[in-house]
Amino acid sequence: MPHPSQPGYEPESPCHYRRALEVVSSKWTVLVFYELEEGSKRYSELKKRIEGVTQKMLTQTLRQLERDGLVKRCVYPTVPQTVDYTLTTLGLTLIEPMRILHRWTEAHYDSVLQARRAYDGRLDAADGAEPDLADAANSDSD
Amino acid sequence: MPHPSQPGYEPESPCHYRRALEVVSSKWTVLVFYELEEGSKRYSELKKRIEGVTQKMLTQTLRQLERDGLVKRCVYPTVPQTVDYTLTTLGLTLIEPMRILHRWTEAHYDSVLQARRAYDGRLDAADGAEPDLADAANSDSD
DNA sequence: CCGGATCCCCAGAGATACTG
DNA sequence: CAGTATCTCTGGGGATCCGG
Repeated sequence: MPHPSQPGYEPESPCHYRRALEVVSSKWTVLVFYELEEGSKRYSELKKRIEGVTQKMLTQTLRQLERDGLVKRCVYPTVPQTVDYTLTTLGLTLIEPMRILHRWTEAHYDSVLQARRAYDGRLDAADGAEPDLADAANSDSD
Repeated sequence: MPHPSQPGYEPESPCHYRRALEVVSSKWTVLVFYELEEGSKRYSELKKRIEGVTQKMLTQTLRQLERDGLVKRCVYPTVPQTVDYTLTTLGLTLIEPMRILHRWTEAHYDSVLQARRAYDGRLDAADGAEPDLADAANSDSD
């Protein structure tokens, strides 16, 4: 539990939860998880498969996951050094929650995009000209 | 890549999922959700209950949630303006996934903290045990 | 009461070069 | 191969003032 000595801390406050969200919410963490879900991967393999990640970010992400006990790092003293990464048992427990969030995405992300278009459209309309009443059939499902 | 309009993002890549994560992962979004889960709240009420949030951040967060169709904003033309916010039906569908992540937190966050201490401890030990290098023991903890 | 507009600052992400 | 080190620079977030 978070320290009650913290100022502004409320027992009900989800700041604890928010910090946990940071574990999964960072940009590359999710992508790394997706790769490691399939099994151990080497650093170069991850680098190759995760489009657009820099060494710095990949290393940083992996270090954080290692520190959090979600990923295990193994170094093999081969001639050109070899390192591979694996999800720990703790890391595996996060897969299901992530899947659920993923499923939410697939089920509702279209609605989010649609809501955005509607919202932006409303803004544009209001911006361009301000009629007393919008005559457009507003498909506001809520 | 974070931005939708940015070139070089693939529709099939989990970046789609990542973008969806952004919907919930931002610092204040979760806290707003926690408040609205209990029912409609007014702006000032949210501001008062969410410790440490600035007007800018609160407004920004609410705007984004509104744009994403997760929150409904209602303005009442009372003498001092009154505005309140409510979760939409779409917003309500997100509660369950968030709860599951929350539950993961409660079940495993101790393990994460423990892993961190172990990791940091190992680093300190490795630092101290290396006499050839700097023996200045800088005990910097989390 | 609600929130837009503005200035400022610094953590963090990218790029590049170097090392064990 | 698998990182570390350093530099730069952007933009997210805080603070403050102002407007509806």
